[in-house]
Amino acid sequence: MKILIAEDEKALQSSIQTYLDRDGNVCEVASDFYEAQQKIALYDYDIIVLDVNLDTGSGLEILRIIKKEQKKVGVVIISANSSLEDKLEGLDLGADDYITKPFHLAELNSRIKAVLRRGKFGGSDTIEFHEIRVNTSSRTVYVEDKAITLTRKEYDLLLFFISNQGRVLSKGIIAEHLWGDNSDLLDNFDFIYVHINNLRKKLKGAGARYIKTAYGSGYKFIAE
Amino acid sequence: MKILIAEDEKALQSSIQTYLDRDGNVCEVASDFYEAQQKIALYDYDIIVLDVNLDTGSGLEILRIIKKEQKKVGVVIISANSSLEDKLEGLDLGADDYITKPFHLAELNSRIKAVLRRGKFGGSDTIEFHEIRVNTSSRTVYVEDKAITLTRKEYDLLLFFISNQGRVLSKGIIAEHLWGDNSDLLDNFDFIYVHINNLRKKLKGAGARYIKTAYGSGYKFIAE
DNA sequence: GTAGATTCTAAAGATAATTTAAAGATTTTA
DNA sequence: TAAAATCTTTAAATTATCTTTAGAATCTAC
Repeated sequence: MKILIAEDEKALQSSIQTYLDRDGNVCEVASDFYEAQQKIALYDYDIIVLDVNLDTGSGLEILRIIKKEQKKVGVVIISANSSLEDKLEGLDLGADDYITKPFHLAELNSRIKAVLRRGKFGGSDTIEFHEIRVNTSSRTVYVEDKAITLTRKEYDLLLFFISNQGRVLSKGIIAEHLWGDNSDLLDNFDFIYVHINNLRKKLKGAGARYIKTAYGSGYKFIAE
Repeated sequence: MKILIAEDEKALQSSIQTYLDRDGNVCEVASDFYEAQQKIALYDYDIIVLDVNLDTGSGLEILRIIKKEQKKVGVVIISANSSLEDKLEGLDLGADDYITKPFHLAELNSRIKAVLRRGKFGGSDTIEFHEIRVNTSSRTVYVEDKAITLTRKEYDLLLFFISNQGRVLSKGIIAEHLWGDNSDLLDNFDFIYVHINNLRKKLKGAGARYIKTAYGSGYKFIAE
């Protein structure tokens, strides 16, 4: 997921970024009002983590801009102030969730995930990528509206690809996400080739079209 | 990227090295305080992975040396101790991130990547040099907004050039960064000519414009 | 506990990248 | 200016990485 972190406190900014990056997101940061405004105008984000106490301008002002421009983006507000009015004002203006300093990064992360589930996929549990559609609650996958049957590894791999689209994923990173713990100990990741091959076959044309080989560095899931 | 692993536990040392190597980095190792100190004095690294519990001397001492000598290098500390004071002391002394044993290698790797991005290129995953644009997460390179395909060596070489722009880079230095340790065993660096040539061709006009030959001493990446 | 599905291993074949080699061009040195 | 050193360029040899298949090992559901 592509996330903008609008936060002026450098230490917090970088620890949020580190945490969210590690979770497979693509983060950018903005340290002040103008930078945030600019980046929002230029790029599309899935989520904006917005500190409403940005020093050079009100974070709430950014929220107004987003909503005025009809941007379809989830907004999670960070505030130092836990007063109820603040909270209501933020949510009223269209924020999707609200978190008060200090907080655990894991909590911020799970709220982001919840916002994404609720908002991005229209409250539904469907993820789409061109002709591929995934229903996350029933774990069914459709290619051009025809259901295909994926094994657990193939399904996990597909979701990992879709949620990291555009990024080159090394075999090590893939192994870490799909096999966890003991993947460190593995001395070869050759079996990933087999899963890639199987997933490509099951996705038919879409597999070849979207799962690109980055020779020597990994795989990339991308359209075109 | 060129990475020094200062870790005395042999098993961990070698698994870190294997993992980071496989991810396309060039790693060297130091097993004790003196070896680390020596290598840091002699070579330039992009990242030092530093175990603060090195047996023959405090790892934090090395951190002090690095900072005293103004070395521009990212430091990721490994510690067996997760106490807050330890962590703060490390970060206070100038470490860029901190990780507690035991950890997943992929996690260490993504922290290293985050440190590199934050430090060198201001947090963004896009590096620009005139009409050349590199997206480090998708590993794509654009020349005048048209994507070009680079092999791993060409990509590494380009990034090495961009991050050392203006400096004359000898073939020895280039070899050391792209081929690592055993590069000093090589008796000729002629293959670098080939990679330079290939990269220049793929960068089209920009290649000729920016990769300047410094006859007898190396190459320099610069826009006149 | 067994049958069937899934995952992993192994290996051959295909493809792509890297290095070697060598001929020709350019720059420096004497 | 001629010789020596260094660099450019191309093609071929070598090596690395990826694809694909088949079957063995493992897991799962009944």
